[in-house]
Amino acid sequence: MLHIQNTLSGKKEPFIPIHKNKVSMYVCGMTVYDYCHIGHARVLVVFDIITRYLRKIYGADNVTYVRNITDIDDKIIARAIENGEDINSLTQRFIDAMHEDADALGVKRPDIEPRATEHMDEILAMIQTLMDKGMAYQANNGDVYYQVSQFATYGQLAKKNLDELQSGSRVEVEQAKRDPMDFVLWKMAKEGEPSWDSPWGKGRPGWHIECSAMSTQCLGEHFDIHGGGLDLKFPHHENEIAQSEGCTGHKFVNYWIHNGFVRVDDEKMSKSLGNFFIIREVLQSYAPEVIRYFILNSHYMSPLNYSDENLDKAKASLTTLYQALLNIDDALNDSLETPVYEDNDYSQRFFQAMDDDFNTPMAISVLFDLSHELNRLKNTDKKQAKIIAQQLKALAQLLGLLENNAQQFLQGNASADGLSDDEINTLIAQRASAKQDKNWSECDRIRDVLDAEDILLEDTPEGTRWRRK
RNA sequence: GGCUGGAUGGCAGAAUGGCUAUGCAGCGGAUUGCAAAUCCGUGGACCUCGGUUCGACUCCGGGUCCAGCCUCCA
Repeated sequence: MLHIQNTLSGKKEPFIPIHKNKVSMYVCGMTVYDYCHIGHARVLVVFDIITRYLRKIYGADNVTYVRNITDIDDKIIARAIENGEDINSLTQRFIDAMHEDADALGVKRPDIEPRATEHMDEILAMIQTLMDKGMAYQANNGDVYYQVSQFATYGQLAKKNLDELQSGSRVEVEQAKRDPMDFVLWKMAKEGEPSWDSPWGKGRPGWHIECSAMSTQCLGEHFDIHGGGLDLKFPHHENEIAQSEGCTGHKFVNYWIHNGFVRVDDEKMSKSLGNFFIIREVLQSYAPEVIRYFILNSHYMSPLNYSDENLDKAKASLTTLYQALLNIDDALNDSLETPVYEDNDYSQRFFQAMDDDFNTPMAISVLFDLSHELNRLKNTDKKQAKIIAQQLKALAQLLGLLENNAQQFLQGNASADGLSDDEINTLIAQRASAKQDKNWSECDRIRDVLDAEDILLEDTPEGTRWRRK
């Protein structure tokens, strides 16, 4: 049975959906004013495999995955002004870029991808409800604030109480607020800013309310899982709870899942620190699957240290797995439409690992065990080897790994200044004839030439094969 | 200051009250013209101090150090 570490309770709990065999999950997505970095890649990949696994358990059609897009906020406005660019063209540009990055990483699209600007009605209705209930007020600067003191359990997610928060607060307090912790629901538009009509004047939504409104709109007032990066736990998710439960008077979300940070030199990768690596830049040097493996080789809650060294290791590990699938996986691709997992020790251990709060490092270790088994069988029992290869691919597929053709992954793509596949094959052919003549020095010379181009040769009984380092 | 979480072998990274994680790198052997790949084998760890226990890396308590949150951030 699947267990999930629930941020709300701080405990690992058995996962029981609200509606039998139906799962609803909302994940906070991107604010689209810049390219996605590796931290974003982690959220994308982590919740991708969570969704894949939930679909495996509950059936593909019984999981609804919603990931929103924040397409209106202060930073977007600031960036648009900076670029001298229309807001809509800016956000659309980065939405497209995000989709490209996610697709490259093998992240499947969510079922619903709501945008804040397309849900103004729901946002306004929610603020109105909070006003009617006396949980929100319009301050004399025109902004509408949520009155945190009206929500008794505020701080339940972040495990904080109001006194601690106030005493430690370093933020400059907006004078108009009744209480420093109150947060904005509706922000008055300044001259020239994009705005929407509201009962309180022209303005735009605060950051937190959009997620309450969109999740409720897409999944209802009470749903199963809400996820996002750890940095959203407070205040964003805390505020979502306050807004949603303040409105409905009942439970909002049962399970909160937060993935850990990506670090650089033991420091959190973040936009404000400027120490972030853009996905598309990393993709210049590493195959997307290498990034995916790198992310999944740690538990989603652990800190993940970004470095070339660690990406190189991820690549080496992945190479080992693909090496096992060489010359065997071509015949398998058709059958992956309806994966067969085989009921044996391997799949049991794999599923046990995944059931234990999505323990992907342990699940991956099973893939290596399978690859060793496969290598042994390849020479002794071709039929059984095929079954194991099939299983390896089927299980890996749940992690979005080993979905490429082995030879294609290992040979990679020719770099602009590197040798083409044809040139490589020509040299290998020359070497083959030298080999027939037992001209070993010529053989070694050609191999060295290729090695200098980062092409690695492997002589096998079936002939010479090659891969790019 | 308050609150979270963490400290595992050369590196990355899991589990577990007594039994091999796994990967990368290393070493020995098989294989190979030599390599590579693969297979077989192998060395190497549990921050510190106490406590509980027949037995603790694993549970409890103190300490040290690290990261994060309390402010926009996935």
